[in-house]
Amino acid sequence: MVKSMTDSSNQHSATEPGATSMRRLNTQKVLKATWDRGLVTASELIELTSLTRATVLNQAKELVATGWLREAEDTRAAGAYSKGRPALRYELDAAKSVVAGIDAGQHRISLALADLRGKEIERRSLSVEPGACGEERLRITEELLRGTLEKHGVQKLGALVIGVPAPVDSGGFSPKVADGFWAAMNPDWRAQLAEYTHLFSVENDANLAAVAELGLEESDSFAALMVGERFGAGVVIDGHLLRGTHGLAGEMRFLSHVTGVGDALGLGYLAREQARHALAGGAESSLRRIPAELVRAEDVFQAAAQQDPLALEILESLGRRLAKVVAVISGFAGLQKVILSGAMAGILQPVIDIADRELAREPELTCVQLAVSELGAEVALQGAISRGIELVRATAPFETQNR
Amino acid sequence: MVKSMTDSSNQHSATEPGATSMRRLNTQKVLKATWDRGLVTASELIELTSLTRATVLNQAKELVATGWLREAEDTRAAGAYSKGRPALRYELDAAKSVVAGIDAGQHRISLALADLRGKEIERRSLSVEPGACGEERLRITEELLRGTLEKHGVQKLGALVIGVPAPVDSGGFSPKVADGFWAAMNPDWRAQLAEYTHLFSVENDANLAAVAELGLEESDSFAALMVGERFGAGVVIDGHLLRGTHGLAGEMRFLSHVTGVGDALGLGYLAREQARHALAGGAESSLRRIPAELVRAEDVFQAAAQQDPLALEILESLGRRLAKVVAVISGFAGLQKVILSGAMAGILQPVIDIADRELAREPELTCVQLAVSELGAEVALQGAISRGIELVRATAPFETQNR
DNA sequence: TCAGTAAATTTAGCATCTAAATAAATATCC
DNA sequence: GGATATTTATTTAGATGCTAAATTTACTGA
Repeated sequence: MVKSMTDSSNQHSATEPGATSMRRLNTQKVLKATWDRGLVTASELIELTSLTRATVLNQAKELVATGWLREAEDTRAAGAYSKGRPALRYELDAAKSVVAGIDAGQHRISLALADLRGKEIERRSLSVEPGACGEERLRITEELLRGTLEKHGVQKLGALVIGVPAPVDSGGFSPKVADGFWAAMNPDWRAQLAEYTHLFSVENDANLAAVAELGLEESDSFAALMVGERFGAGVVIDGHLLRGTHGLAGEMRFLSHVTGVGDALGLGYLAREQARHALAGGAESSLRRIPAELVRAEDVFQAAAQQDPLALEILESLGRRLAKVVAVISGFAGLQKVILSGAMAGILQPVIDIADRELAREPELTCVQLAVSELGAEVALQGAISRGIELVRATAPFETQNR
Repeated sequence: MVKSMTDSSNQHSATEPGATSMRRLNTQKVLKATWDRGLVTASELIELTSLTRATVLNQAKELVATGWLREAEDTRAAGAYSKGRPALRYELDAAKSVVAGIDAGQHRISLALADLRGKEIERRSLSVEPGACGEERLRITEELLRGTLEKHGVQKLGALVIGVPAPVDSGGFSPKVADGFWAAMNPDWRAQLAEYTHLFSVENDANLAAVAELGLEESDSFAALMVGERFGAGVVIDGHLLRGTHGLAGEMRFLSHVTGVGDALGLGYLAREQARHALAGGAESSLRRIPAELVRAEDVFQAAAQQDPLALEILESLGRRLAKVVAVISGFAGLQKVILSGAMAGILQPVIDIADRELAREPELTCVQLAVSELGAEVALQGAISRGIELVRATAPFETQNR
């Protein structure tokens, strides 16, 4: 019989030896275990991954070769050792493992440096003029970043994530709108800062806050609500962070249609402005001791704590406003919880109490819980770090292929 | 040296031979290709999966053994054959491959039978008293289902999905609320119908409509808005269908807080009731020729097409209402598109035109597109079928493991 | 009946895993 | 200090499931 060479042509040669895909799975297991644990012996990896010793050591060797892991043969040095042959130990490679998060707020730009397990290395911040233009913000931010990296001898970051008070689409851009506020808050960060990092991302600050909360929350449908100068929400539903077209999910301009609300101005802004306005109008209040132009939101809350009538009245209106906002967003999105975030969160409890009272008047409509973030004023920063770690993680060998 | 039997104990015996995971991947490839294509020869599978012939035949053999595929050696019978050894052909096993979708609406209960590739086998429906209780609905539905299954000789369904006009949580339950409407719409389907199917699911009807649209839409952030008796939305953001706590995502009760709207009553309901009310109040209109209690929404739209002033006035108010609703939900969720669904969708264009005009007055607030569903009055039914297929698919060998 | 063709089947080789046996590095006890 | 126990690394054998190539089978058509 004649040799049929046609046959081989229909065997449709595949690109690679097939077994690679399993290989990837196991590489991942080992890397992930090391990531979660920090510093592990091969034996611990065997325990954690349910793989054979041979496999674990093989994968680890390869991960060391690719630069993901580092060998650290100090079994003795670390006290936790008794008898027998000293164990090999592995940890994440330090060079890959520094990420930075930046919260580029309207009044202040903050930066945090952390390792891939989320341990913070440094945090610092600078004030900005609230009206500063995009270029000015770029300049200050770069200064802040360069200084910090130099101090710690970091050549290049694993990832850099920037949070801004503007909607951001999946490409990092904000919608172009007449007033130019969003444009000033979200200038071309990439052009200025890309050289400092391997991976780069711009995100909405409320979304970053939501990411941070996601790490703590047991509920999987909630919003992180920024309530300072303007309302803004990072919305997580069924465990997914929503982005929406042009990044507009969680934008609050629709509040113009809500009865008794009318705009997206934040509780901090209103506390301050209502107080100033009332004082200018001659209202009686203990706040009079402060010059009207210098009254801050905090002062109003403090005065309310002292039973000052004007301050109490203001808080009452804020509470009603908050209740409305929460009722609408939780009603539509099916939120279990709304977490108040941002710089003011710490002092908001009195307003929450009022809002709770209001919400209780329509029990059919709302089964949502109101809470204050436990992550402090700089939630967004923490979210940025988390997101940065996530970004690095996504570049880990083959991980994306299995999503 | 002494034989160390202790060693084997630290090898932490893994459960299975490791190569299975890749096996799974390839099994999946073959199954998926067959699913998508319908009836394939091994050679086609080689082409589609980029696997070797040996592998494909092996996997196919196994899938036949597990009951997923069926061999169909009619290469000759099907005309498309020329020379050479006749090819083996495979297709999905028919026994596994019938799914049913039911749209259990307030006025009508519809049913569709389809195969796993979505090809409809039969569709039928029955009317119900709008006020019928849960038991009555169960009875009618079972009758409808049993009859259809008997006719086609189907013993047991691969999956059965029921759409109801009520929020449904991931367990299939609706929140318990005083008025009992949701309870009547979502009785204990499972107890009554589980015997007819392997997989069972209850879903909100608007969510099912959204699932159906998801198959056609190029946008990945949109809502399917039901506008008949009450508003209700199935919301897809970033390609994910939202459910929310207790299935409340897309619930419209929050409309009570929206200026100029005030409740979640649908366009169909309002067209009808406003017309009846106006006629009862003595308004002048061509609708007078119909007894007030028999005026339907359709009549109002028809009259408006004839320039009847009362009807035009009603449509104007509906258009403004729709614009409000759309502005709020798209504003908060970042929707690119809102698709009007349900029985009335076909005649709504005049209302959409008015809504578009209203939306254009605030271009900064809204960049959302309004459209009518192209899937006809029974979108939910189609969504139910899709969902059913998805459910069966999820039980396919190992597919879930790689998500 | 005998090429010709297209497909299935068999075979060899390879990669990567587990499991088991063996070797190495250290601690402890005498 | 040397034997022994202990812990770990390394090597080896066996299994699985893939690709690639060779071989066999089943049919068509002149």
